[in-house]
Amino acid sequence: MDNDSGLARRIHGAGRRMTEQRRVVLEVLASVKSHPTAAELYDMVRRRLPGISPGTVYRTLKVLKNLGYLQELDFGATASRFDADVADHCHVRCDSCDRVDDVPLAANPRLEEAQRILDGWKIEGQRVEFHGLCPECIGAEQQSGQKGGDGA
Amino acid sequence: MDNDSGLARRIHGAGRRMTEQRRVVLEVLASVKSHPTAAELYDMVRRRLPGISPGTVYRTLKVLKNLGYLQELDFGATASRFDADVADHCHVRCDSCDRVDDVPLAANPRLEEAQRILDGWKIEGQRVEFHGLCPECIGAEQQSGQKGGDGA
DNA sequence: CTATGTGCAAAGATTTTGCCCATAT
DNA sequence: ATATGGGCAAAATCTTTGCACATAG
Repeated sequence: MDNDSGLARRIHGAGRRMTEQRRVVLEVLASVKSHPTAAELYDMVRRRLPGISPGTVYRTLKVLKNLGYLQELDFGATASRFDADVADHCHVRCDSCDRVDDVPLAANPRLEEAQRILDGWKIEGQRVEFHGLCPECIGAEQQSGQKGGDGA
Repeated sequence: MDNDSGLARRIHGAGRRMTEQRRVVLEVLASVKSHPTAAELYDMVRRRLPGISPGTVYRTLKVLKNLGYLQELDFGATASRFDADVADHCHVRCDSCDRVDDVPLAANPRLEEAQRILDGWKIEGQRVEFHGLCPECIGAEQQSGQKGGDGA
């Protein structure tokens, strides 16, 4: 295809190799409108690359995500977090240390707007999560001169 | 212990028992401003109830969440999902079948607003996720007469 | 040629579940 | 008394990692 010309260039530019596995993973992900999990993606990719391993898919997804070629929903969440405050508010997650804080800002329900678009759905709520670097991690980064490449 | 009067009543009203484990889990969660994972919560709760088991904490969290006493961040995410579309858009997740669709609606960056509030943080982005019931699950629910109690 | 990536398999981490006993109601 | 919940431990998932070999550049 031709939509990987830029991809190959940028992967190379980032000091990474453009392998068939990576190209196919991205092609397959881009070809579906569902939002597959890594396991689902592994099954899909395996049809084209029977020998690929799950570990490669996970590693590839991480690489492509860091390069900005895809986004991970539920970003950074290896485990669910809980909040006894059920009032309408947002959260911030630190990309580096994974800490989660409250944001005293209503989710500003655009529920009606979404409901109008999502014909046939019954929308019950929404969640808004910001992400970035927390004060502590900003300090730590500046002191140790890290550039924030791969996150935590 | 009088701050659980309403809790006990409502848990009872939902046909559920008010046990010490459940009360302590909620009290501990409500007493911290962090947003602990189930494992972290288990450690905290264990200081007060040395005999509690992880399974109980997980089950309790699910019950309390269904009763609306707490919210789960990264809700319903047992596995990460990926999206090759990195443009600014939102997602909807079905509470019942876990399917995730795109919502052609910009996240409407209130990033500046959040950045103003979150002094010291460096906000990089945000994520907006709606949730509810998808058309298929609404149909299935009506046909089988389910009341949507515990979700899928 | 050499740094990087892959396959494989084992290890980690998180969450769920079955079974039997305990207990709230 | 009895339905519901808890403890325990095994299992099911999901994800990461070390190592030896393969390969893109």
